[in-house]
Amino acid sequence: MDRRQEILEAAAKSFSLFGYKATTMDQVAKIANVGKGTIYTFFANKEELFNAIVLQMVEEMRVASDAATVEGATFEQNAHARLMQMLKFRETHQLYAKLVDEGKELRTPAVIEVLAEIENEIVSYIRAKIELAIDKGELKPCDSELVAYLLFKSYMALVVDWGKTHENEELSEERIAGLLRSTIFTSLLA
Amino acid sequence: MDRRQEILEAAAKSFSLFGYKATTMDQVAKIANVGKGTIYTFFANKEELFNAIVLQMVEEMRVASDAATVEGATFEQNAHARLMQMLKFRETHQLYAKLVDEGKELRTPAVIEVLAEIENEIVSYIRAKIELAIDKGELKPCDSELVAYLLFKSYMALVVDWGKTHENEELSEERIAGLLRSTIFTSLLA
DNA sequence: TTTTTGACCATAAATCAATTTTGGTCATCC
DNA sequence: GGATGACCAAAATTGATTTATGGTCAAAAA
Repeated sequence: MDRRQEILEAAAKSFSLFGYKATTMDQVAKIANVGKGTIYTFFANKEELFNAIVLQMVEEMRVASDAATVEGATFEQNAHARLMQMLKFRETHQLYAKLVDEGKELRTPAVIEVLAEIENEIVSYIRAKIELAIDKGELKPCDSELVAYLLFKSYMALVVDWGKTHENEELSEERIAGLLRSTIFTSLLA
Repeated sequence: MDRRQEILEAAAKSFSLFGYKATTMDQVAKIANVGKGTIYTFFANKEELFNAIVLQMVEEMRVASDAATVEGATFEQNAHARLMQMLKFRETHQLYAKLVDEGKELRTPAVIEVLAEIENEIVSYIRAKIELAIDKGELKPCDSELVAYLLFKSYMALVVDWGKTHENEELSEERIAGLLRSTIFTSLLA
């Protein structure tokens, strides 16, 4: 059996179940059926092990997001589907949800750091899609970095933040799509 | 001398200097040259006193924002000027800045609550301006509640959040204005 | 030799009792 | 009869003590 793989699986399970802070290296070793020292032959420290797990998750999320795209659909349709998919992943995926919670409640620095990296990753991903669409002539040239950032922040605001200030009155997906169609998306078209 | 006014001024000073939690009623009484009991003849408790101070500040901010508008300028120009003014107020005004910091660092519930109310107030203010512009035929009809929310969140993202993930690389006001002109603002025009 | 291991250590975190502070009250005083 | 500050219960702080944890390394296993 691949010891490194065993450790990764054990760590993924523990981080997903208990979060970063409440996961101890002893615990990971026990779950992986491995001596604690063994972990340190593969990963320099707890944080590196954590980063490896999160990297896996980001890859999963990229796959899930790509799977939400429809060949031949407009940029708007696919961008919407992908962003909604990633935000759903954010609150559905056990590890991601746990980390968001831990970042907010405990403010574990390693978690806050990693969450920021994930968001950077998402924005870069969106940006790449925008540049692709520009190259295909579907969108007109724009400040892709800022537009990607604005799109991500807009979706976060409408899907995640809105509910926090407007007691349990979540915005319907159609209302969100309608708003963004009539503001940002339309003006991006070539 | 108006005792109520003395108390308000003392409280404003103390909240601005030390924040909500670190301001004690004894301290306010001392600054106001008043017995502690006197405060409670005007304000039911510390939180109500706090709310009164914050209400004053919101009014100040509204005045400052209105002062940033230019008669005869376009909706976009005035909206931009007003939003930038409010965000500047947010980090310039001693009390507001203190509260933002205390909300983030100490998570004092009363402070978090009040910050949410302030943001609601700002969004309502923006919304009213949008509806005015629609009535004047300058903007086409839209979901003013959501558009106001989106505008506020976009400015917060670009002015406040961006700097946090992009080390001290603050966005230039021109780049922000350019982005929003070419996305949201243009599509709102009648 | 090379890899794995868990007892071991320094440090960080959790506990908890004692102490101090603070929001709010109310009998007294001016 | 409005203002006051000594007073109180409850909450927060402190600090000494205990416990838990990340990381190491000499020794065992492979």
